Amino acid sequence: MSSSDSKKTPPRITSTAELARYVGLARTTVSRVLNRQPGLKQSTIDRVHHALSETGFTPNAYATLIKGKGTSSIGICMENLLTPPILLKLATLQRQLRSQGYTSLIEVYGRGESRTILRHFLSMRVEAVVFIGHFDTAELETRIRELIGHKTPHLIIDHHGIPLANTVTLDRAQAMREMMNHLLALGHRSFGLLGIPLDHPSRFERIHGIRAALAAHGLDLPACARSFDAQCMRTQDFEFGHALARQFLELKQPPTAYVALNDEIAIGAMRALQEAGLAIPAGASVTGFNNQDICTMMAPLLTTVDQQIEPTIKTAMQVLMSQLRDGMPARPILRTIKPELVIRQSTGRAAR
Amino acid sequence: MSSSDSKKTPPRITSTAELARYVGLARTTVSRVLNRQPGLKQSTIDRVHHALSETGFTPNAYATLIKGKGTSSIGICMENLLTPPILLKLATLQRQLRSQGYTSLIEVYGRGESRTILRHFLSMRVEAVVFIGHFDTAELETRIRELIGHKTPHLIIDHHGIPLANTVTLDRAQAMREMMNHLLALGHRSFGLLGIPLDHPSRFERIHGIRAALAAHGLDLPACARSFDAQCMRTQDFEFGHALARQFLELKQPPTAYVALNDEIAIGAMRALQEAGLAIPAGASVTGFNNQDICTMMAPLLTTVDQQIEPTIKTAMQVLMSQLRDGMPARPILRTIKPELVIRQSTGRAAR
DNA sequence: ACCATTTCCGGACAGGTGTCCGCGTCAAGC
DNA sequence: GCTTGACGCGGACACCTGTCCGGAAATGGT
Repeated sequence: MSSSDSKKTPPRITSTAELARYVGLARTTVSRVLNRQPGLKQSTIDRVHHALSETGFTPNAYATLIKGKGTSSIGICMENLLTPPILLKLATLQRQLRSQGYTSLIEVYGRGESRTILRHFLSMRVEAVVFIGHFDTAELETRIRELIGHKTPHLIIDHHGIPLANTVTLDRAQAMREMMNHLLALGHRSFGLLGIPLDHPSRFERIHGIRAALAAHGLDLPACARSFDAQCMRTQDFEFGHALARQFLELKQPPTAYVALNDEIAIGAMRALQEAGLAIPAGASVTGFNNQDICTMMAPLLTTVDQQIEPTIKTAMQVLMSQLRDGMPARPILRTIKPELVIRQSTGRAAR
Repeated sequence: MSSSDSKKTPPRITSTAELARYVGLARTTVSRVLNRQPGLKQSTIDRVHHALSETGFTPNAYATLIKGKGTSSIGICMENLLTPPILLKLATLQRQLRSQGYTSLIEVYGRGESRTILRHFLSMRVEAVVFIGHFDTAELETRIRELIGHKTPHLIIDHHGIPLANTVTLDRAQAMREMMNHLLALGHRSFGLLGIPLDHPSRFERIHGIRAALAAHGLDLPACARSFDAQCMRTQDFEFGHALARQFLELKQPPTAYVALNDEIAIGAMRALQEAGLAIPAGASVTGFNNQDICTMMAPLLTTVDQQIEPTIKTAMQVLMSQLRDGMPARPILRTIKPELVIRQSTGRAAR
């Protein structure tokens, strides 16, 4: 009826050449329309756009991106997709990257798979690689070396302890120092650590902060703090915290304050204490970590540490963008984020 | 010293041609090594592999995938990355896809962005597109039509109500029926709906199940169930549930049972009720939805509905793989997953 | 030294897109 | 009818890899 000749289903177009044939133009002309080059009649432009929406054709991204330069994609390697804080980081980072015109390639780390994942990223010619979470240090360091060799920008969020890597991480030592100072000020002198082993390398920072705070009060870590965790069984944190607290309650002199690795463990412990007839915080204090939503769903509301995810991702973006703009920095960038202590109802004066 | 001439940093290799020049072989020979073709001396293979690990070169994936056939990638469009159940689905789906040799392209939906996202997927020549979550029905239906036009397989997980789309979804009506039967058997006759408006299209299924269960007992929905939600303010579900419950408590005859849209809302409501001096379940019953980990962190443990995520993703994979194998089905596939009622401690006999 | 076999070279093409450039074509103005 | 633009055509090259194939080279055996 109108300019289009028939209502038959439009043909399946798989290349600009076919599209050009379909609209009766040269392939180069179509290409010029798609790339918004000047010097084209408006009617021609409209003709191509019409055919474009009619057939739903999309230029093959692979052909464009062969050149390697300018894939505008960032590889993101995640420790897992299970805990709320790590996911919040992913979601906000992904959103901000997209607002800057970057596409995210997301891969989830499985033990020993980092090599495969990195190769995949590199074969996709990503412009930078971001690691979010905690990984095996040796393995991650190898990957970082490879990236540096490739002159591909990188960034690690959370994992700390690789000197040559660009890192944005929460100052966990500072967080524990503040938390311990808070508890010490309330009169606590004996502590139960939940999910924080005294000697595990991955918890080094936290222990360091705890030890520093105690030392400032003339106290000794092994003398007044105790940890039961032989290993980190992280399948179900809530059950884990519950079991650990019960273990502490069997002691003749249970601690008056419990410091947990994260909010779930703290909540599990809180429940175990309450089941044993202890009121919180009158009978015992409990602290969490992460400031997840559940903290405000508990009775009593949980005292915890806020990870400051917004500022974290904001500086992460800064570090990333500066690398993409100016190339790799002369020295590794290390940005530590200041945590924020959130005091609620689960901590109070030590009994007696 | 040995075969390698110096310890200088290896050059930056960006193509197989450069690599071939670097090791002193022909480009085709290198290509044959990379693709494991027969008829090559072992020493040559080793030479290439050595240079490969030395320079860290990775063949450009885009050049390989130009041909269009066999990108082995699946586009996944997520409603959001914030709620635990939806993330569990993503994580397990991604894992299973990878075990089948597929790469996932993950994009997060923002209002009105589905068109951009789909075009990106198509330009990347994905072999199928999966939507996970709840979207705008009209917008999603348009996307599905486009995909069908492209003869690209698709699958929707969760969102229900698009007849022409392949869908795997929980039978939410059945879930609500079972839940209501459970509460009715306990003697409850007046219900407060939390986050489940009576007339909102996105909650149609749930309301349908509730109405059916009531009708089977000779009861009328508007007479014995009430919902306060003018709109779904889903920024903070816990606060939302808390506020809703308080609103109900101002009634002269508050309901004896509360049915929440999800676990967070239920927990928020539970807290409001407890703060008002009501014991649960003696004073009022509360039910959640999703069976998240937090359900077992509460006192009392929350009665809820399990989404059966494992079976959901399993059938999703079946539907996906059958499409990838045999092409698009003649008629749209609809698979409903049977929910599982999880009765815990937050529901009990109606007072009086 | 000769021959057969293994192994490698290098030219060629395909795949889809972006871009450059010379050359037609067509319409408008003089 | 001429010139002058404006606009579209289509050939050419580039990007990188996979693959085929004829021929050259090296290897091994006699």
